[in-house]
Amino acid sequence: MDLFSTPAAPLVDDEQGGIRYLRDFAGPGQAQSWFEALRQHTDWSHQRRPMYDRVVDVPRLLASYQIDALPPHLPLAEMLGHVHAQAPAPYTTVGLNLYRDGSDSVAMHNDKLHTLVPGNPIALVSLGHPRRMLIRGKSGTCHSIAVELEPGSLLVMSHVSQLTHEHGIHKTTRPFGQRISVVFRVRPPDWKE
DNA sequence: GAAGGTCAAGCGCA
DNA sequence: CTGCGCTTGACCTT
Repeated sequence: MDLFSTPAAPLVDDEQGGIRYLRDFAGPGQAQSWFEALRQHTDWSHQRRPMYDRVVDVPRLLASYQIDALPPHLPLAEMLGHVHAQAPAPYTTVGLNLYRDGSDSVAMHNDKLHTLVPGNPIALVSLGHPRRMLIRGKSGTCHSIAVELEPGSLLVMSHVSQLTHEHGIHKTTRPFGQRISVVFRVRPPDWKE
């Protein structure tokens, strides 16, 4: 897969817009200032999971907010405005992930459909150090698509693409700086975080 | 309520 | 050196 293909061409196509990568969603200065603000002022939380006979840290830091209760000291409302211009939807929550270095990751997965309102996209803004995301179809030929998620880029994934494809960010032993992803979603009315 | 999927780290092997 | 596939278990979804 060509990593530098035209941003306008969907990586995956379907009747809801597929998966689109917009590299120049925000300028470098904008992306840098968002990154700094979020990294320093977000109330990051740490989760732990059982693994064999011990409990291990989930390999990334997490935070989430309701759109109607965004902390004023974070640039999330401004970011939401930009997202609305590119991928309009009645977003209700924003989730943040901080990948501290190359050993932070997410396993291949798809977003849980029952936590999303059908027909609405998921909008993922990347900040900080670029990381490579792998996208893989769940049926038939399992060829993977690699996307370099650059700072200031926006990845828009349709609702149905969560049915047909899974995505993840692999660990690497090579040195990597910090990356933050900011994910806007449309949750059902009764959604509890 | 039972069954099946998720998702984490480390090891062995190619 | 690098990347993969396999493993267990608590919790979640079907």
